[in-house]
Amino acid sequence: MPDIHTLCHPVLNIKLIYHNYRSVLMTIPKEYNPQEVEKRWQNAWDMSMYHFDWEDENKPQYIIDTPPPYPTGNFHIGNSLNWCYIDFVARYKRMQGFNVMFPQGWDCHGLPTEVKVEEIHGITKNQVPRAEFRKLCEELTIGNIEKMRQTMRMLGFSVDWSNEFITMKPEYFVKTQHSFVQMQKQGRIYQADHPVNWCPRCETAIAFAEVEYEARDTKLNYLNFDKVKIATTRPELLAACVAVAINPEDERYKENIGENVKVPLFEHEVPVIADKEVDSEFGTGVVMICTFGDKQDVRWWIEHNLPLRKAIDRNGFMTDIAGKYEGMKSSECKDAIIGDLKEQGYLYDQDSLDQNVGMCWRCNTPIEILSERQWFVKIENDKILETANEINWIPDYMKIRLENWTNTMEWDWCISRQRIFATPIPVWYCKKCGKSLIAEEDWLPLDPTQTKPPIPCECGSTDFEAEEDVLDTWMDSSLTALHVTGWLTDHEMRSPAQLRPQGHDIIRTWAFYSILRSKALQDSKPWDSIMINGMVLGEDGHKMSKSRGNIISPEEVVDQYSSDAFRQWAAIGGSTGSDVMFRWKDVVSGSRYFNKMWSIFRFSVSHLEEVLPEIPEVATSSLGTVDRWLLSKLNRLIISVTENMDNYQFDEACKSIRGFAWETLADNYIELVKARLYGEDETSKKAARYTLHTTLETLTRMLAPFAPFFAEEVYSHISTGSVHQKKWPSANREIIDETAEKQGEIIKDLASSIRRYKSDCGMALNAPLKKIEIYSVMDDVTDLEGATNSAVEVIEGKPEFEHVPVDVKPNMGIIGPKFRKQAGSIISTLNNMDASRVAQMKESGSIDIEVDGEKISLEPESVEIIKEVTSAGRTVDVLEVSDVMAVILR
RNA sequence: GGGCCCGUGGUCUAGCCGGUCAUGACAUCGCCUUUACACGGCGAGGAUCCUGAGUUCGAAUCUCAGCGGGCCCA
Repeated sequence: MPDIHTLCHPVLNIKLIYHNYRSVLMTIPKEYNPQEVEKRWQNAWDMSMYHFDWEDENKPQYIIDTPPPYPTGNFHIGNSLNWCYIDFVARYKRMQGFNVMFPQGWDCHGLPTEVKVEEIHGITKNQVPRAEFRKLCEELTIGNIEKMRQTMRMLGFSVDWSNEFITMKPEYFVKTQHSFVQMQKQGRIYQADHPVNWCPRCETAIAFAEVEYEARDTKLNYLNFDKVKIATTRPELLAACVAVAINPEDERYKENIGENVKVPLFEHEVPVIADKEVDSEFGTGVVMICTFGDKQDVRWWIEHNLPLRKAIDRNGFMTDIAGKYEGMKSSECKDAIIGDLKEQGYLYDQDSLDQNVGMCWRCNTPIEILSERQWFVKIENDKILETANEINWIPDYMKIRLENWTNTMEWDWCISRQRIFATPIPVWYCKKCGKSLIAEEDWLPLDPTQTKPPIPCECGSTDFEAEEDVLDTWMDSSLTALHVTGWLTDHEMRSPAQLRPQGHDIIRTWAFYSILRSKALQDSKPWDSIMINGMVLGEDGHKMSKSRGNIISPEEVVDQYSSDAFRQWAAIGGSTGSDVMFRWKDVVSGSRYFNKMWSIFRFSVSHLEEVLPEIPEVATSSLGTVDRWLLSKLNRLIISVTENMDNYQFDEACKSIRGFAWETLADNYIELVKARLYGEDETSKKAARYTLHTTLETLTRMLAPFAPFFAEEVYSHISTGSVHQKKWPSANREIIDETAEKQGEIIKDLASSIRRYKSDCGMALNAPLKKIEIYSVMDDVTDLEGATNSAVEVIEGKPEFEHVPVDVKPNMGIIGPKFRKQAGSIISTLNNMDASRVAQMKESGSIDIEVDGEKISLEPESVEIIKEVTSAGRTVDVLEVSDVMAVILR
């Protein structure tokens, strides 16, 4: 690759042709052209500068456990917000001297891709061999990944592509299989018959995390059993009824406890049991327990050791125990049973009822709870909570979400899925004795449906049946923290990672499972910190969704404005963790800021051209007051922005950089020093140039994490090398100079009030005044003279004008705590007094007043006297800026 | 039904470990083409700080209740 800095250094080339500053103004375009600049740097950058160095032992590591998005082919605005945050951190940490890894992963496995493949090829997964179906999924995924990579490059993310991982590839899923085998050996993974959430459409078990709830209007059916009346929303499960329950406190049914009742239509007998969880107020106070209508049924089923009656099969059809309803869909069965119940007089009433129905997150089909033989991961709540406490949560309140979720976990994590495109479970079953054979780690990776085990079963048989179930995708993605820190590689293990960035919507899944797995496999926390980003809301204040039609793609924002402007929105749109609304006006103001900054840069370079890229140091002693004022404020800015970045407050950081550049630098400093820059005095000109260059260079470096393209473009004109390989500015506390700040502030305020004065008088802004008298101690008024285009005389002492006290402003900070209950009356007394009398007493050292018949002495600091100045008859105007008087002679 | 976050000029937002002029941006209005920028500069107007009660000398800020919005879940 050619050296981009010789290619892209217009200033050096220009110098050969032009010799005055105007040349720069003519060569550097007046308007910043992000479309051209961003494309140019995208092509020019050598991305290897972002690679993590596994060999480096000196620099502290900063490994980011980047979320692996699902390769839908569409890197949406929510991803983009998340990645902007990551990129701000990654670039900042690199500049701070960390060995940063910003890897990129892809969480490929799962149902959506299978569904898409079926749709594209017009097939169902069972119509083609497993291996072929998997191949089709892989092909679709690879194409989608490439589309998403394009968007990521466009947005300027400093991804370390040398550490990319793709979970469907054997080199990744082999780790999932290792983790399965290891945790199985530890006893943390087991196989059991247990009720699971089941999607009859997808024909697979799903985890609680994959269940979504939707409000539905259903009917509560009142039924006559032979001895009791019950109310149920699931009459189609009558065949699966295993008991009826009542509250032991319920007087109405006390005598029924322990009896058997007959289930209508099916005629089997079930016991009447007592359980205090039964709500006597609901329905008839008697509830039918089925296997399984809902989660509560499962709890009762376990607690009361009830039998299992499966009425619904894996496809959602009624089983043989449903008698004449066998083979019906559960919804058809419901209608049929209700009809029969009515006909035979069992159904005596119906109410409508709002009910939340569990749905499959993917296909929106109501889920069933079925008892099936599945693989489970044991959940150890205490360990997870303990580990969560070792992690720094940003913002801290997001930890509560994990705690709440963890504390409500009742079942273990069901990890087996009856699908194809996922990590195979490396297990076979002996056809002869039925024993299961778990793969040894050194056989991995493997797909048991494609390979036979290399050893026979303990019983001697070599006739095996493969486990066809596959693993939950979260089994892959919950390993990313281990993967990126070097688990099962030749590199030394570098866990924990430093940062996990992710959205708050997947705290209960990705964060939860990752902590569980890290703890189980490495006995450590996965990361030092977790940074939670909010969701992106549309301009209407609602979450972006297709149905609302409020979706904005990153591409359309970049097309209309720029990547850097888009990133400004991400930085400034809201504080880390809070949901942020997408707002075009944020993008617009971001893009205006680059124009302003560009103009600042263009102006500066026009004065710096002769000396760039090397700027000679200037001794502090030869700097003017205003120079020292600016540099002092610049160093304060460095301190606050650094602090903001360390606290992941990107909005604060970005806002203060913007504010400094726009107000302090452009509106104030540049306006004040123009006279020097255009003037003849070489010393003071040098000082202004030095200050200007230092400030511009520093601002550019601080802007680099936020606006990588813009910063690089500016930096290429004012220095050498890539700004992204420079150090983050460090503050020099010696430059922070309170005296210079105060004086500079006065000069700035005087200049602007004189500007306002001229404007009020209808004068041109550059019109000279006869003289400006400043009553204060001030050693350097060069810039004030320059900015006002008038002679300035500094006079010690007070002007011969009268200050007339007009108002008394009590200082509550002093009076309040000291006088407590009396404070109120003191204030009203002071306010009713003559201001000049109070002023007199303040001068004399003690303010003696009478409040409610009591004499009270106030310290002089207790009040502030508001004065007005009269010009005592002279034909002059007086301006006052924070205790400094300026007299203007026209 | 539970948890979390939030309710501040027309819109969005800062402040919210209490102190009497509530920050800024966008929008609105007025003035200004001064050799970086009119995608700019200077200035102006505009707020029951959701409602009610409480704590306090004093509340946007703390407490409680209510109303409203958002998100995550059952």
